[in-house]
Amino acid sequence: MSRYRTHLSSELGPHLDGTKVIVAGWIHAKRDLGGKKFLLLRDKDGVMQIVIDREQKDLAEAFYTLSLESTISVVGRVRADSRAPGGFEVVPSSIVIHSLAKAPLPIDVSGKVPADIDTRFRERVLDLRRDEGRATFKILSIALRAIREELYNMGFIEIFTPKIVAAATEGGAALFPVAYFGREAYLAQSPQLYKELLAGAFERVFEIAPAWRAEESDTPYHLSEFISVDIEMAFTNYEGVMNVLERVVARVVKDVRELAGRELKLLNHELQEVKLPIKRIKYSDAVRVLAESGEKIELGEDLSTPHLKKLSELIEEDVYFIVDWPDKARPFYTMPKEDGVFSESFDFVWNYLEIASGSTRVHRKELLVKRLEERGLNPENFSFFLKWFDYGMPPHAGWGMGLARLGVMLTGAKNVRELTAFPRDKKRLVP
RNA sequence: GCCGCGGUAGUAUAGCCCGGCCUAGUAUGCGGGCCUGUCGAGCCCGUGACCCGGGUUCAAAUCCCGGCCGCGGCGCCA
Repeated sequence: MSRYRTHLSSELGPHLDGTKVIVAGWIHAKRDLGGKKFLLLRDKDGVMQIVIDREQKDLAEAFYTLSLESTISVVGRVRADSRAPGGFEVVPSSIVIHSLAKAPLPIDVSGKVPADIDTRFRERVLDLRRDEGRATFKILSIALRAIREELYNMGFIEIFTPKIVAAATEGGAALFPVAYFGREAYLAQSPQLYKELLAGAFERVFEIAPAWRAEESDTPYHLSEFISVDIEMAFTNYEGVMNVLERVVARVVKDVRELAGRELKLLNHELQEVKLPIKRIKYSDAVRVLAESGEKIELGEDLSTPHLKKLSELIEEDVYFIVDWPDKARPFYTMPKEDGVFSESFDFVWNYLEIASGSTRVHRKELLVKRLEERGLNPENFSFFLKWFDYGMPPHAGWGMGLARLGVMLTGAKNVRELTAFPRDKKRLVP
């Protein structure tokens, strides 16, 4: 056929009564009442009803042939009818079958029968056709667009850093090795060092790209491959980039609330408006508040998930920054405070989930070398990075944000995998 | 990696504690039938399952041991 469709379901309505249309999609449901047969045809925007009368022998035959999730195009006319969902239906003159789906389906797409998360990811493409899947990824896409627009508005440009790297950028997290023409190479765990170098050329840069970590982490909030939203900004400090972050987050939430009300309702998620400025709580105050509430915690310790859960209850905030982390707990490129104990750093937290973290970066070479050595790292391995600090590196700061984690905040999902089409973790390499 | 819970038709579940009445129930899907307005359509008939191995017992889906797999919590992870 020369044309698969003339209209999407969202473009149809009773007002098009009598109009000849071609619609296309998946068989969402079939209802056979004998004399009347109803096909529910689903496309990216919704579901529309096709009515077949007993007298239409060819169409009735097609009706019986079609299995759930088969793809078809329907040539027909719109008919306004108050009995039909949405007040209209399509009366077909012909049905073209593009692809017949095998039956029974491995999972129920229509949403009547639930499936375990493991089953759902095994059958991910069918799973994504469900209302929840389409709603989730629509929201995530709105978020991505909002992030980009807001950053562009603030004068950032979008850049790309290499994903095959020679050395661990920061020590710590484990890396996936790559066979690289006989040399030792790895998948990048973070764009950190390269985005700093690019801020040294363009001042304001951002990147939205995958990063890889070969960690043992087995939680609903960790993946081996994840999308990281990173910015780096020259001539500012961590306060400056926190302001950028909260503006981005507020804009994302605003857009999602405005453009995806239907999807939020479907996901049964109440996304609260983000009011600026977002609360900043010092790490040392957070520890003190927790200790006073009876939590076992000492200054210098990282905050665990249970700690963060407790903290958000205690301070009665859904979203907040924890600022001025102990310097020891932060990577070499983080700027220490003058006291030498704390650092110009922050985490952005939603409830108990760390969504982003950032800091002022060290822009003086001597200090970087010293900090590498203090952490037992060899500065020579970082010469590709350090070299440029001899040629006018501006003071700068930046942050990195887990896109799927932001998505958890936006959708209320219980697992970052829900925000990942084909998640990669310790157990999953396919699909 | 540790702790907890679990593994029953394509999918989701009941049954397990207290072994026999399980010829393993239900929903959905699938096959067939009835019905001219369904909208989670309805009604009737049919179809299809106890993770693997060992043990206890007259008898194991059910109890015990081992393994594999999954989920949750924690850990690890700037």
